[in-house]
Amino acid sequence: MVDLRSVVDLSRTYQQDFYCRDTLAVARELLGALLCRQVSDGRVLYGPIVEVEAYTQDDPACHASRGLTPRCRVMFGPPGRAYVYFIYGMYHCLNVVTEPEGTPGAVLIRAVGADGTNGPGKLCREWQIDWSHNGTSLLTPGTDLWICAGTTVSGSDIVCSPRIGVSSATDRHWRFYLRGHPSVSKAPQPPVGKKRRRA
DNA sequence: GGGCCGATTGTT
DNA sequence: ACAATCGGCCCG
Repeated sequence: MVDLRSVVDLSRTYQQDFYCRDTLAVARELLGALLCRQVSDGRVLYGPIVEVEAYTQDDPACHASRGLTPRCRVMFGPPGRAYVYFIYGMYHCLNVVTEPEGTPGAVLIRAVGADGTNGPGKLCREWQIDWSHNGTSLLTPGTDLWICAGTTVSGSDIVCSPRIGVSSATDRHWRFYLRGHPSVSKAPQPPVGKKRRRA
């Protein structure tokens, strides 16, 4: 039996000051951090975060861009909590809340370096993350869900791109991922062989 | 109350 | 290219 403490340094669980910052900075620094989840039977699942996306108040793609609604309420609350939403009638997605209370912001966790955890919908399905986690704190190690500092990631290993499935603000390259990691989503292929209209 | 759309995924 | 599947949000 592996002692979890030999793999995950619980004392390095990120606290509110880590999340209470610029969303883009938090997004980049979450790469390599260990997402940890204790499921209902007591098993602890964990893995390094390898793909994230940032969403901020002034961003048209952000749920909070048109003000506070029941769904996005926790994005306006204290940093360091989970923001979970339901999408396409079948998937939950996990975000971490950033920025000072009153300023909405979040980082979508798109993939973790563990089996079956590529893609935000599959991650939540595999790790049993759902509505019950919306608004819960990420600051207490050994509870439901928490995040520990992991291995330091070099800036040259981080790739930026437009966000997946977002049709607006495509000039904001706010998706960050670890170069070459197998769990990272494959970006949708641009149309090929399409005839270009001649002038 | 109606209707449309979506921070996805897997199949055709 | 599209279906599955349903909550959120805007409009009236």
